[in-house]
Amino acid sequence: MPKIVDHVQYRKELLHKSFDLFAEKGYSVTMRQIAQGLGVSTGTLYHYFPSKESLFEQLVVELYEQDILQFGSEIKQANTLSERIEAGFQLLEKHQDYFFKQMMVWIDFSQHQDREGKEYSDVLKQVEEKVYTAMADLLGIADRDLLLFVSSLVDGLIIGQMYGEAPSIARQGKLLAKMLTAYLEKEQRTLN
Amino acid sequence: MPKIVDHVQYRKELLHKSFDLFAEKGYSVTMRQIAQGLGVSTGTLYHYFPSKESLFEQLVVELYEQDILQFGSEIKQANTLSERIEAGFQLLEKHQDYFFKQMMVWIDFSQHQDREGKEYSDVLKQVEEKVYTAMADLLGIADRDLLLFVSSLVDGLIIGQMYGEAPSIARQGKLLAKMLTAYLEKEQRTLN
Amino acid sequence: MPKIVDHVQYRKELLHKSFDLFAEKGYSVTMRQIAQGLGVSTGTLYHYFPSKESLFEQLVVELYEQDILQFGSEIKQANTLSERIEAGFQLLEKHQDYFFKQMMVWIDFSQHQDREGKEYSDVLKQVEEKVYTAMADLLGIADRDLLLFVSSLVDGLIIGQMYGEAPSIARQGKLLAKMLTAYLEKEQRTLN
Amino acid sequence: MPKIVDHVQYRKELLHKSFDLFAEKGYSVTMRQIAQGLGVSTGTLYHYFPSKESLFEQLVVELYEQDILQFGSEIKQANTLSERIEAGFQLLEKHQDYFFKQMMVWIDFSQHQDREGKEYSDVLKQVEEKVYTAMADLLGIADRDLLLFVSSLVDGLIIGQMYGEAPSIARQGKLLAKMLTAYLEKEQRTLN
DNA sequence: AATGAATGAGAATTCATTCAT
DNA sequence: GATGAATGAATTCTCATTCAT
Repeated sequence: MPKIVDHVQYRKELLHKSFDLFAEKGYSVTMRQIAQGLGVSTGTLYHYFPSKESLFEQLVVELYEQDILQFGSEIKQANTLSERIEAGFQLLEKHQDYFFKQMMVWIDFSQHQDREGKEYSDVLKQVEEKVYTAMADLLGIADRDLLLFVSSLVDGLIIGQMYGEAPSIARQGKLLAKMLTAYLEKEQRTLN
Repeated sequence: MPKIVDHVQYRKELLHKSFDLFAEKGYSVTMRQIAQGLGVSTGTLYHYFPSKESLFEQLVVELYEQDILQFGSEIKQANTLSERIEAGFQLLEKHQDYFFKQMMVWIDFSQHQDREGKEYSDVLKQVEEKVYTAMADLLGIADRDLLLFVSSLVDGLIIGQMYGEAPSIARQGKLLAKMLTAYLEKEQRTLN
Repeated sequence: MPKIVDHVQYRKELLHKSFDLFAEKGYSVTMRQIAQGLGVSTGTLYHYFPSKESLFEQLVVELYEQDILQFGSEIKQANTLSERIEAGFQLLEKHQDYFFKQMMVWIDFSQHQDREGKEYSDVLKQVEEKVYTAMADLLGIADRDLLLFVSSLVDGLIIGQMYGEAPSIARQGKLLAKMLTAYLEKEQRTLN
Repeated sequence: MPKIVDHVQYRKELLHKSFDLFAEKGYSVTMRQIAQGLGVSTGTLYHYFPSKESLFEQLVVELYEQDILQFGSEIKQANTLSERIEAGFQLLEKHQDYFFKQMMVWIDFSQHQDREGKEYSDVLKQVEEKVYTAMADLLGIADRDLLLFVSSLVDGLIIGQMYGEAPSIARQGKLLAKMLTAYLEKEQRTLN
């Protein structure tokens, strides 16, 4: 009788465990280091993932799907746009380390794909689309430009941690909320 | 007398030529590839740069110093804050490929340093400070939060190119200009 | 189950096989040459030894431990000090090539460590202490100065092979035996 | 008019200056390091010495010729064999660092030659012969074996510095003097 | 005479992947 | 299913020597 193992389940477990390793070392962690970190042999790693690339890709997908869920449950409690934005940015600040790592992993992956001459991964495109849709939905912003504005600001703030001092993300959220309010009010007046 | 070569000048030349290589392959270009790309031997490369790290660092410095000058000459012609922001974002859009590459190079370097356990490079800190000061100066924005807001948005938009479709940076500039105007007007009213 | 290999055993085997290579070329044999000489790949070599330095160090330890055993079994048969010294020097002469190589390996290693700014290796210190203790024990000499005298002479004779003509080590042993005898007799008389 | 330079003289000067560099790093100092240390260019170095090997060889010759002179002037003042030996060993101890370096340089060179498959250098043989003759002359020892005995002991004591603690060379000299005296007296008695 | 830029072969070491067990 | 030994090409960096100036 073979060991009873839920292949799919075990794969996910390995994936989650490997996040920190990738976050810490980027795409350049060696398969040996990952194997060691997971407490399995390299052989086993290759048994579950056909290649390092595949492992990395699956990891990215996992991460973002999980995030969308987290943000959803956190933001939905707020009612006005301002409140939602502030709530979102607070969450962002709370886990800024994590989001930073995650973004770096994403960038690492994109760059790596790019360098291999590979097309921008379909899998990534889907993840990205989901994130975008979720944002629109959660913040209740339909305007594409506005959405891009907010998400760019978020990306920029996350990236900002790279430069020495960590910026106050929550304060930036409040600033954004005020600006948006002022902007939308003015637009409203103009239309009338 | 030795072969006549302006060491400093030639070094800069090599630096500029190597940008595309780093942009394309990231920090993982090999010294051999760089040497080949520059049409010199690896030995020569090491004659001018003590290590790959040093070469990379010097490259980053060069790039940003050059950029600050470019932005300076472009923006100073505009008068109002709105015009300046729009001018800046137009320049950003015009060379978005270049800025994207540049940011990726910066990120690559930071991550690499980080993984080596090295402190965030002093040289980089200086460059960063210069960029920040230049921004404050050119846009005439003194408020630290507002400055961070703008620069984060810019970073986010640049990074945004990573996701498939290139966003319209210029349009985002206009949006920012409007939002800022609305925000500042409202703040003004509030104070009175 | 993995390939069945006794890691420890195989490591020792590789070690012994590599002696001639180090003896012949000194610390400057390349890892490639060693790998080739051992009939394994460089990768495998690094699988067993984390670095060239480590390989070298382990080799030195192996060598001297082996030697102490050899000398022990050879000398213990003799009874008087004179006989023991002569027996020891005969063994020395018999394998003078080997001992020369070995000393060169030791010197090479020490110098190499020194140049790297490393402390005189603890491992080496231990080996050295063992050798010294073994000598004192085998020859039955307790006086530290006398022991140093004999061991220095031995070192000098071994080194002497470097200069063209190989000296007659056995004859020097006899000379030492005579001198020691004369010296000890005289000391004895003086004390009375 | 060319610079007036005594080629031979300048060569010697360079040679002496380069000793410390070789002593510190062994044969593996790079020609660049030497050039830098001497305050000349690599080109100039090659102008005076056809190769690294030649430079090294000439250095060894210089060193030993100088030493012979030093020992000569120091020892000649003593009259009896015992006194001469003690004087010699005192000098040895006084400059033990220097003699250690010097021996290491010699060994390095010999090994290097050996590995290149080159014959034991004629130049070295001559130096060696000179040293030997000088020793015989200074100590007034004609017996070849006895001479070898003393010189081996010296070599061994010098090498001994490699092992951690520096031995008391002077004390060993006294011991040697006593042993020699006892031995020679006994021989004398035997002959009568 | 003197310079130092240029070379390129070769060094130690790493790493994704395979495969016999 | 699981293991980890084995691979070898590729990486960064070094260095004696040459040669145009």
